[in-house]
Amino acid sequence: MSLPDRAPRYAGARHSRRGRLSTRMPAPVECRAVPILPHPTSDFPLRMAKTAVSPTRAENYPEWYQQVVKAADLAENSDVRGCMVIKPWGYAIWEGIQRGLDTRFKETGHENAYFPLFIPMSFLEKEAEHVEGFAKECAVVTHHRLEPDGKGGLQPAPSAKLEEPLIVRPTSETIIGATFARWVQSYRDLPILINQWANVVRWELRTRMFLRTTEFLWQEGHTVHATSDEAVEETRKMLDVYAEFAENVMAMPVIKGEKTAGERFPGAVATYSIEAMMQDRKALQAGTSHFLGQNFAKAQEIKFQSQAGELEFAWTTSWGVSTRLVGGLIMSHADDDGLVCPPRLAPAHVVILPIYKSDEERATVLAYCESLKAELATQSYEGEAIRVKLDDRDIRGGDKKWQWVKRGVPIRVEIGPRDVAGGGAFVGTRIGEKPQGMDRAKLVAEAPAMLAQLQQQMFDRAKQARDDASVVIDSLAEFEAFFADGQPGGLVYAHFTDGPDMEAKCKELKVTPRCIPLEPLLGDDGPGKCLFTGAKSERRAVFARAY
RNA sequence: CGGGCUGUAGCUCAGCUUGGUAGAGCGCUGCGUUCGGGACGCAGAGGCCGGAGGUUCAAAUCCUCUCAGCCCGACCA
Repeated sequence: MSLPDRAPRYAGARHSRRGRLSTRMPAPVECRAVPILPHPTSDFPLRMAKTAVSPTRAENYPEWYQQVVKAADLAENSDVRGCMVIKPWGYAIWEGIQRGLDTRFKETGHENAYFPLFIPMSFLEKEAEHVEGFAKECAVVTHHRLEPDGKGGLQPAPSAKLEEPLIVRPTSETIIGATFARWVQSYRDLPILINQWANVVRWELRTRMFLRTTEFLWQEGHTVHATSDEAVEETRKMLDVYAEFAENVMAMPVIKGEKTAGERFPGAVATYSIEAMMQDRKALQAGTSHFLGQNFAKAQEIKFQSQAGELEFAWTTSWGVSTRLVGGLIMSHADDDGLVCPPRLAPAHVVILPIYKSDEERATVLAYCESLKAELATQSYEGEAIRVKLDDRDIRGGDKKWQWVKRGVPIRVEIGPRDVAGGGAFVGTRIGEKPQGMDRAKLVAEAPAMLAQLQQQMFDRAKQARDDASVVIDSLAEFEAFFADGQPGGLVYAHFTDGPDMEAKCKELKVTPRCIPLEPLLGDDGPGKCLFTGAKSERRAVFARAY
């Protein structure tokens, strides 16, 4: 209708950032220096700049993480215990991850399919280790109908009890394996290269947004091969796909490696993972790829007749990444002002924020913004049109700007009457230098390069932080000192023997062997002596506290 | 499942020890002043104080039971 409602409106002050936080924040003395990535945009140490997220990383890292999830509008807790609602901005990031990976899966010959959410309980029982690993955390469906309980509520109808309970998939090896058993008869049917995008449920006791929730979204690849070599190759190939994606798209440096026996997927012969280091120097397993050998094939009778006419068990693999990657993204890049999106994954590359006072100004500024938006969208970045968002919502300018900072949009462009008059734009990047005025044509021309530079900066920054926190250690005393309470921690490369001695010591120090790197990363990769037993050791493993 | 703790307005909480039918800040709505900015003033909407029972003339406040959630541990993408 009339325009008044388009004019900026104003609400009360917003000083209070207290609340429960304040009581949970550690007292100053306890604020031992948690080493955090340098934050190029902060004015520290001249004055304590006001941060958009509180507490800061240094003050209380776990709480900071939660606040970033909230501030960036990524997700919120739901009415269901342990389950989260992924909000549009968070889901858009997940969609970006899906898109990037899905393309790569297709390029490596995989096809998507979909398997049931429910798995007959008996299926899980077939592979002994698998049962062991998952039985404790399964949601079980026992009835198929509700009825009034006579007290105004509902109850599962006793008459509708299932003969065999169904479990909600914690992972789908069993049901997919059973299906594959039907699909595979001849060596000519192989390989089978399938992926599914799905939700899974693991009834974890403690949950954290994105990092560990009861229900989560993921992708699980399942393949069947005629030979062990081929299956191993597939396992490693998909690990490479994950690593390439993590580093190039998410700007998250990762270490590719094999898991020790204790960390292996239940039922796998070998598990490989990509491990990333978060800003609090804890490791995050960001993706896994399993060589399942013939374990599942035998349990589920995935057999084929070979070229020679012999009946053989097939070799299978499985591999997956989950919405946990979003958590990794946050903890790799976010700062005390909220999320920082790597451009290749950012739901919006550029956000345009119009600034005006009167309706008259609004008209001219908006027209200018619209044309700038269109012009920017003609530019391409990474083979696609630059994603531009024009935020014309009727809320306070400062508020609006900070919302986008907190959401981590790589480039912000503020357009006011002065810019319109001078053919310019006021441009700020999420990390890097202070915002500055810029010629409009220059902005359009340089936008792709700016995005590319931000992407690179983010990777370099994360890698630098990881490398700075990585050490080679050759004595148990040093190892213990490194992980002693109050120490900052990090990634330790050390010789080891997989076994009870190592596991006991790690447990004591709350450390885990993250993986045995496939490639020497700190140069020193020769044989040595196990820290825990003194035995001869061929390889080093990476040890760290982990999520 | 052990050990701590919390349930009061949309959010974060105060009030409870010393019972007398409900408060703050933010958010929200309206008007105004501001504004290249996370501003301010005024006015307003919004709660049967987790649930059930008990004590009492009177319960958010005391007692009992119950439900739910959080944190710390053991387990995990």
